[in-house]
Amino acid sequence: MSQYERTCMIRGDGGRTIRAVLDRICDKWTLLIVATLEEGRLRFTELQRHVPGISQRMLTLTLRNLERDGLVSRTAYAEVPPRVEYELTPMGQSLIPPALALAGWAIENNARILASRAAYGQEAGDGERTQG
Amino acid sequence: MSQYERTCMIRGDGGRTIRAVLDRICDKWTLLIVATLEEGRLRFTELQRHVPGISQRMLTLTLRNLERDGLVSRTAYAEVPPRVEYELTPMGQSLIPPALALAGWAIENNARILASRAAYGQEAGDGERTQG
DNA sequence: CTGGATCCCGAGTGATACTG
DNA sequence: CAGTATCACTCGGGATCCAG
Repeated sequence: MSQYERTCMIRGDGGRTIRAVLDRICDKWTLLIVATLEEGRLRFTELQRHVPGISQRMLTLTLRNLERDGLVSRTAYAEVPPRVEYELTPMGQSLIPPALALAGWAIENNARILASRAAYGQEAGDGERTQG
Repeated sequence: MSQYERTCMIRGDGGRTIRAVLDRICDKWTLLIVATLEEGRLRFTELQRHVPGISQRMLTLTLRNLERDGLVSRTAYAEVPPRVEYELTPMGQSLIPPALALAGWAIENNARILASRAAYGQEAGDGERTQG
C-alpha cells in the first residue's frame, strides 16, 4: 500500500471516515465497555462493577448506543427481578484488534509524551520554540 | 497473546492507558492533521487548506497540543512575512499505523453500522428489543 | 435489578476581530 | 503570514431522584 493510499484511508473524503470511528469510540466509556464485554456476556450490574467509576446513566447511554450501532446485543429475560445480559456481536468483537493497536501505541509512547509535555515551555533561553 | 492479556491492554489499570490515547487523538482535528502531515512538512496556511473546515483557532490549538506532546515539530523562520513549518516527529509518524487500523475498521464496518442504526427502533411487533 | 428523567457544569468548538 | 483574544454556544457527562 502506497503512502498516498494510506493517508487517504484516514483523510478520505475530508476525514469523514476517520471521524465516523472516532465519533463512535471516543467517548469516555465505549472502548472500556467493549473491552470488558470481550471477557464474556455480562449483566448490567456486573458491567458496572467491571468498569470502575462509570455512572448508571452513562452505562445505560453507552450500551444503548452500542446496541443501536450493532456492536453489542442486549437480551432481556422476563423475570422478577429483571435480568438483562449484554454481549459483543461479531462486529463488536472485530473492533478489539484495532483498539489493541491503539492501546499498544499508548503503552509504548505514553512515557515519552508525558516527558515531552513536562519539558514543553521549560526550554529556558532566548527562544521559546524551535527557530529555523 | 492470551485474551486475558489482550483485554488487559485496553482495560489496564481501570482503562487509564486507553483513555490516555483517546484523550490525545479523539478531538475533532488531531488525527486529520497528523494524517495530513504524513504527506510532508507543511506551513500553517497550507495545513489549513489541506484540512477543510478547520478554523484558524482550532488549527493553532491542535498544533500546539501536538507540539507539546512531541508528535509534531514546529520550525519558525525569522523572515518577513513569517514562515512556520510543521512536520511529524518519529513518534508522530508511529501513530499512523494504529490510526490506519482504526480507519480500516471504519471503512469495513461503516455501512453495517449505519444499517443497524437505521433499523434500530424500527422492529415493529410485540417487543422493541431482544427478549430472552 | 434495570433503567428513565431532570438539572447542572465545564470542556471543546466556531465566529469574529485584532496584531506583529 | 501566522497567529492571539474574546464571546457564545453546544454537548458530554456527573449527580440525583424516580419507576416498573
